[in-house]
Amino acid sequence: MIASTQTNNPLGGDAPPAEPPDAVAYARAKIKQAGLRVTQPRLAIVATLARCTEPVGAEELHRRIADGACDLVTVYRCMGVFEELGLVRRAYFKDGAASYELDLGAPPRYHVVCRATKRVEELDAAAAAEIRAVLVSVEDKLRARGFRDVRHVAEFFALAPR
Amino acid sequence: MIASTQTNNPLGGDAPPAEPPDAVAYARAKIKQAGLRVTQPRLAIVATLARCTEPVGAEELHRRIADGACDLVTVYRCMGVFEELGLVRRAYFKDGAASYELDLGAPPRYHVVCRATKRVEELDAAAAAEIRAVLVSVEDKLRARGFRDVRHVAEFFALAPR
DNA sequence: GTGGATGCAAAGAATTTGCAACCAA
DNA sequence: TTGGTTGCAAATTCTTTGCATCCAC
Repeated sequence: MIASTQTNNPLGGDAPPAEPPDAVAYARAKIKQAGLRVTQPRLAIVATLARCTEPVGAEELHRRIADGACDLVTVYRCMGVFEELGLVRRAYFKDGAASYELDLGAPPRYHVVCRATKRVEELDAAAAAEIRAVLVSVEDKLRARGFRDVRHVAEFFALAPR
Repeated sequence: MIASTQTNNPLGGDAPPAEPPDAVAYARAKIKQAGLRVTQPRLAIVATLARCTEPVGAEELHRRIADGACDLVTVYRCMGVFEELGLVRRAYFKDGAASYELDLGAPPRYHVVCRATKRVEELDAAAAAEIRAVLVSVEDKLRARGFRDVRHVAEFFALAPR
């Protein structure tokens, strides 16, 4: 499902290259299926989000969207809608500001956030797998107790080397 | 200092009455040891925090402190100082607002937050131990890579039963 | 006595809400 | 056509900052 043809790794500036059409198609389906409308701003947001390699804040996401294709308020509103659709995940590391990332069905990822530089680094697959295994088992226990729609977040904070 | 002979259970359903004098003593030591001043507001804040069974937001913490013993701004400032001292931990579940809890050296706890009611429930010891084991091992790997002062957070979100 | 700490007011940042115009179905 | 969406402005909420006063050491 997730882009499998990406070869670049921009970050920092937005040096954006090819754009995974899969994400947009997936989103379009989810939105329609929910009886909501597929609009230009929504597509632009999803496409932009699909090009981000790490969670981004509303403000930054808005900045990255091609020339004012939509208002910041719309970004906030869409994030709310998309989150309910299970199309994006919201996290709260980096100060108290929310960060969003597309949820294309793949298992959640985990990150280390540098408290000094605010830089975010994704954990390697091995560590992620270990973490996921345990957290998912706990989620299952909660579901067994009647909790529904269970999700989790796990993040690490530290002072990065150098 | 603050009442030490409590027997009632005011406030939104917290069970515990008596107040652990240890927390205040521990805090007093940490503050002094850092060359900072042990003030009345700081003691009141720590004592209040010690009576909370779950993380509380700044606003609520302020509300719980015995009759305006200190200003809300002071609560914020103290949380900042205490966090640096490693005396409190800050978390960001419940919307984007920060929640704080005392850090008396005991291992961190984990919670399930109901997205509907915002109610927070602590996970049982067994689950917590499992989670802790894995996350600590990942922390160790990060330390081995040069990361310093590594910490983690892990929380679950769901719709509580009933 | 003196510098760190506090209170009060005001500033800031992040996110939400009101409402008329707009466009996807 | 028509109700979901959007934009712009204004309002909220949470948190931080400025500054004169105050108190812990």
